[in-house]
Amino acid sequence: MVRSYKEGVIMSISSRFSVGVHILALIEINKDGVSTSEFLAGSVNTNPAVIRKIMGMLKKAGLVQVHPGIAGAELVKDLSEITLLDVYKAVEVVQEKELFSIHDNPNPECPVGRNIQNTIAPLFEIAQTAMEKALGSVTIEDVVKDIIEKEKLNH
Amino acid sequence: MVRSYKEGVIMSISSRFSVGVHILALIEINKDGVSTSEFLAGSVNTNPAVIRKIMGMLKKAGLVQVHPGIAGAELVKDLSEITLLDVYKAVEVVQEKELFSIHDNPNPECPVGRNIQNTIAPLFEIAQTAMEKALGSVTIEDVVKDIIEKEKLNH
DNA sequence: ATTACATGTAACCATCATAATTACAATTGA
DNA sequence: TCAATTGTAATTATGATGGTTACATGTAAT
Repeated sequence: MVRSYKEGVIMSISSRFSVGVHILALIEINKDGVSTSEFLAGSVNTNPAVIRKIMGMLKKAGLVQVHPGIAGAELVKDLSEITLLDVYKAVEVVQEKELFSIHDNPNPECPVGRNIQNTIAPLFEIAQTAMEKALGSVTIEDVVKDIIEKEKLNH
Repeated sequence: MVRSYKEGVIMSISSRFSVGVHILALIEINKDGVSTSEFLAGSVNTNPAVIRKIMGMLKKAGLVQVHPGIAGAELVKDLSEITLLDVYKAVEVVQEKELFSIHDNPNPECPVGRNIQNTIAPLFEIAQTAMEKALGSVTIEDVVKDIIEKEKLNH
């Protein structure tokens, strides 16, 4: 069978991350209402089970409070104390030191083969850390404020 | 049927990148010899066709010279003028502005849903750029020197 | 206690990126 | 012409992702 799919589509970091940010921002903006998984799913446009799974990760990371049987989720920390990095770590979209994969089993008989992994790993780690540092400098408060700002602009 | 696979293994950037760096470093270190796809494959420990494919990308990016029918590859630029970022771009492991994926079709009826993409995109872009900038500050020369250094240490 | 409704979680699936592999056409030099 | 090599397409196995269904568990209200 012929499998057709878009050319040049390349792996990127799971949308679980952007959904996590969406969820937190929405819980805040809907703080006077009840943020059930169904409500959140309606905004994200996905299945409530997907939301509950991500919510479980945010809960485990201490970012939200949710209770079995009780409708709704609440933020645990202050908005200004939750960075994008916190969410990124919470939803486990990238493993520690493993944003980049390095080919395994290079030839130990070759000077390059037997050193390439140890040479490259710290360089990749520096790059990954630079990215994560950038995520650490933005808070959910920034995100919420920007959303409110954009809402105002469209009257 | 039960499918068993390792828990918690998460997508990361294709090893085409690390293989590309490996190839360039090896062409340099083997500059007095002939770097055929088979030779390179032997060091990377993969199939020559995989090497030829990556080589095609490095060639397209103007980093190496290869000719059909003629054995061997050569570097086009000076070692110190090829950065990891050049290789990363050449092998197309991440698309422009798309290191992170953002969930699509959020609900336009919701204030968060209709703004989240535009709010998040530039933040993700800043993080991606920070990572790429770090890659831009390391050259293949640095990599080769480090490999030689490591070789000396193990006398 | 029963009922209604939520959350927590497991199982399963369709989609499709990755890298390996095979095969072969095209190109070159001897 | 022949042998070797590159270029490239087709095929495959593996497994990550996100959607979906199903249901057990937990809570509150009547």
